[in-house]
Amino acid sequence: MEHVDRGDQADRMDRGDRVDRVNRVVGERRRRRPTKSGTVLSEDVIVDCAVRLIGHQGAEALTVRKLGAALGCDPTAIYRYFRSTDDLLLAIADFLIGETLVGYRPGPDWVASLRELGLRVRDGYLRHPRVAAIAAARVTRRHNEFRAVEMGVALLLSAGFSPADAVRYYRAFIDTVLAHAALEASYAALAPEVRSADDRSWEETYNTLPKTDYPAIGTVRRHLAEEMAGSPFEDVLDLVLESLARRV
Amino acid sequence: MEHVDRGDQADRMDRGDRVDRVNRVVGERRRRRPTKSGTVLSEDVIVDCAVRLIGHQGAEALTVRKLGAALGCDPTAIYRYFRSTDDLLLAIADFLIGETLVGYRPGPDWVASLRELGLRVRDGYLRHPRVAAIAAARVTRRHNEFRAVEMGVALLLSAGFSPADAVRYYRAFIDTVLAHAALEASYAALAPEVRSADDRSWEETYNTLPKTDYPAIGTVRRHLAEEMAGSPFEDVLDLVLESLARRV
DNA sequence: GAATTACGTCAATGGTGTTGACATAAGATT
DNA sequence: AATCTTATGTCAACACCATTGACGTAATTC
Repeated sequence: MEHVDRGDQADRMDRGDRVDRVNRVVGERRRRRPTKSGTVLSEDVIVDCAVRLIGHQGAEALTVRKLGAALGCDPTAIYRYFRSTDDLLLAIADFLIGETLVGYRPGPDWVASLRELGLRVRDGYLRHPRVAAIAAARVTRRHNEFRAVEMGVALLLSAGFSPADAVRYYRAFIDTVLAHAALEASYAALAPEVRSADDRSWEETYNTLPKTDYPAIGTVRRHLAEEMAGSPFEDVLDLVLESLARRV
Repeated sequence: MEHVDRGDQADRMDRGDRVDRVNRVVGERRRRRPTKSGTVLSEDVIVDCAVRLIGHQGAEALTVRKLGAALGCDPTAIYRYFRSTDDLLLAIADFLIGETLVGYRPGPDWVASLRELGLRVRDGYLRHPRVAAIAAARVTRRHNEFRAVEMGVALLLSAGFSPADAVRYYRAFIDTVLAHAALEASYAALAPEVRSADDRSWEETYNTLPKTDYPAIGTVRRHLAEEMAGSPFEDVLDLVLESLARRV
């Protein structure tokens, strides 16, 4: 499961004005002194390695020491590229956004376009559930996030919303997508045996609840396992978009 | 970085038959040897103190050392009552869930009732964001959640939905509430300086983006800070409930 | 070829959760 | 009342963690 090509690669080529953590222009070549073990560091290499590390070992494996070991460099070398681990986390989150946007182009139908954007973000998050669990709530202030905001707001403006409403409803939309994606991701990130135990408990525990104490649950009992097993994501997406379409 | 393993909460029990980490019934009196500073420890005392500590000093204050200092005991004394800090967090989460539903009674208006349920869950989570950020990740399928499911499904049934739809839309509703609450909570659980930096970014970073590259962002620029700063929770709640009311 | 400096390395600081040994007082047993 | 058990508070220690500052050294520049 390698994601060799980064989602933002195409975008990063065409601009010479990207600025790194110390406001130095990155367009110029950096001194790439090889580490003791021979690897050559860069922001991309570090982010890629971090994503793979998290995907393989879990979110708690994202420490400068372990990352340094995985990179084959001294842990503190990472601080030459990222101010702090939080800064690194934002870069990882932006990487994730970039990956979900690869190949996405909004169409003329703004509802359908937003719907696809939502589904894409969710798919991207589920592809890296453990990364998503820790990155979903952050504002990355990075290029790929700018792109996503730009596209979303443009769609709502094209729908006819006022600038104020376009921002407001973009926020409502994107937070809903991110929140559900994060919830699903954190669930997917659980250990398999825990997850299946949770699934079974919906069938088992809820089916054994006394009907006298829980009459409503008793009434819908037959549908619980079926409806609770899947994901409500698409339902929610449609519910929100449906209301938005009526409010325009 | 936080360790987020342990899916087993089988040891969390309801009041009567609560069992501690060495499977001893708590109902009987324990040896309550006073600490050096005179305070007498118990699970409840520790949980109460931890909740107050989080509320007063912020999210990062919940460390065994600080909690020990607040309790007036050696930090490691806490391990006599809780296997780990994660175990302690689950105990706090249990306390929190109970708190959320206290005094809630569904009324005749099912939309208004669901709305209040949603707001209550969110308020409860935001009151203790760090706990919520962890608790919402793993859905706790226990007594208080049964109560919430029963009330929610009953409301949707009373609205006229079929049993299958009542379950389906309850899931969509409650997941939306939980997901947004968790998102807000994990954001609120960030370090204060990180959070305010995220907030400022909407004014600062996004306002300086070139209008040629980001025309839509340029158009809505004046509204960004205002609309992105607050929470979209109530908007989303209303959007979802609005669609539900139309589908009944 | 010399000068500059970016960046990889190392050592050190002060935080964290957690464990095991130990002492002692609370409660049980007599 | 005396004795025994053992629960539990304390202490020291361990293994981590993020982050900082000093220091060479090699890569780029001039």
